[in-house]
Amino acid sequence: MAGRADSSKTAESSDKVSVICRALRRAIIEQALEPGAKLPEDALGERFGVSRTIARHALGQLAAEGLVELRRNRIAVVATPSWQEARDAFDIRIELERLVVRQLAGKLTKAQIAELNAHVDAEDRARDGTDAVSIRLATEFHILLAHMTNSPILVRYVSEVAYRCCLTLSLYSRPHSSECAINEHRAIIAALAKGDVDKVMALMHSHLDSVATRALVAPSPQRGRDLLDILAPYADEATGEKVVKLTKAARR
Amino acid sequence: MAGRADSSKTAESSDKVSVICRALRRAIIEQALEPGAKLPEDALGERFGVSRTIARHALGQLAAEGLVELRRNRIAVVATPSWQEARDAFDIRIELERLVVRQLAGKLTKAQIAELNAHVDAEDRARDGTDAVSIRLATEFHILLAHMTNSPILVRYVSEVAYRCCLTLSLYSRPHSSECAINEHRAIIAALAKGDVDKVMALMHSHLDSVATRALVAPSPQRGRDLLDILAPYADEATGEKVVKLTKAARR
DNA sequence: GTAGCTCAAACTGCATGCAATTCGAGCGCC
DNA sequence: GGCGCTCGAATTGCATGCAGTTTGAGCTAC
Repeated sequence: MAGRADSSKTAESSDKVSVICRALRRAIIEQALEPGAKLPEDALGERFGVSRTIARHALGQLAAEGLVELRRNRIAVVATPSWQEARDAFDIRIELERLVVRQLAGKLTKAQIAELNAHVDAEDRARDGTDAVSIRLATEFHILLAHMTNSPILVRYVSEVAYRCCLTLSLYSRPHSSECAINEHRAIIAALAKGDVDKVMALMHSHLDSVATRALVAPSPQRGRDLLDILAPYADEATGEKVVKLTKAARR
Repeated sequence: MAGRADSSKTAESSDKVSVICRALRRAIIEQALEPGAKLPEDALGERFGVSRTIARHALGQLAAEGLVELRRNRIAVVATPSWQEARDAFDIRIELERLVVRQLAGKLTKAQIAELNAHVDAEDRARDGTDAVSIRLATEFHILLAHMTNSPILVRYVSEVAYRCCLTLSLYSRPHSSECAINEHRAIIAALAKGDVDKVMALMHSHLDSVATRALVAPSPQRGRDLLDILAPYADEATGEKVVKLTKAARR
């Protein structure tokens, strides 16, 4: 483990761009910006005190991470992953995080274990707060683990895919229940400290899998990608007043 | 498998930027641009008939993929992964590609199997050509597999990490031997067609692992990240004429 | 001949400006 | 009242320009 460089930032070019990226990333995963929210370059630039050029660059980076959708000549929007993409993201995440804990099991210092425990404590305290903050903290626990591998590539991929999953959670799982997740985090820390590779990998697997299935109970066409898809089943009953109202409300 | 969108391009915003990205990506993995090669924005812009703004944006994307290193106020250079980063990339790649074949085993259409075989045939024909082309084709085989999962996220990650590994190969393994790889590819196709999940996962694992170990035989300080490191052992013998010549030659 | 210094050229960081495209409010038609 | 159309405002795509930083070639001193 010794001898590994600590080059924390993988890309994140210049300061101004990365500041905007971080801010937007956080806003997105805390649901301050919902999926589908518009992100005009002008507005971003003005808000962060930079030119459009920089805001544009930041949007490009976030698009590369899958948090933002960029279509030519159109306003950038916060990504709205489909149900299938969400499931794929979780599948990938499971494999990546199993790799993380495999590398980490039995190799954590006491200081690192303390840091992990402190983080989970913070998660615990945040249970009273908003769901958004709980979700963010839970996600950051996983990213913290990834950091401890000292593998910049792994950190990047785990972060990215975790953020994507975060986005999904905010889309598909309305009543988020993070209580159980906290206990699962504690169990993972314990198994890591004990150095039981197989057990910690299994724990991580089931943890993530249960988060995924809690969220993605069913293909859930509600809240799906496209309004038209949502309304398709109603189309048969034609001109129902409710349907019309819905389109108007949603269009705004 | 049905019902999955075919949205091939994940980010790759506007045309001009993505054209440059693709060109550079290919140049890098074919070693036309060696690790460490300078990539000035002006020159790129001029070469591709666009402004610096666009070239810059493209470099940003490639940096996000890990193919390019971007340091503030400095000329962008083709990334030079450390040995440890290379090993990490392969570890991640193994997990991701095991996931690919797990999803694919027994689910490929005849047309897809034919496509895969055709690709391997192309690899076979390319054995006479340059190493660079062989490496590229071998890499593209894996990306082709990823595409068949119809999972854009998986495609993106596999592509990225495969390109990174390509870069590594060009750094650390001078005499590339791709002959065996071709047979391994054929074996994987066969196992996929047969639908033997466990076998194909094991095959993919050993295939990638052997590629990695063939390349990364030892931490190999030669050809490493920094000239100074390479020369350190020679420093003791002081003022040897040879050493001086080396520095001059490399500096150009 | 070597080491250190200086300064101009090269390059990046960023903002601004213009053309092309999209968006959406308002208007006429059914 | 609802639907489609049209045109101005909003927005993106991209190039260019200016300021600050790095680079390295040439010069000087030893």
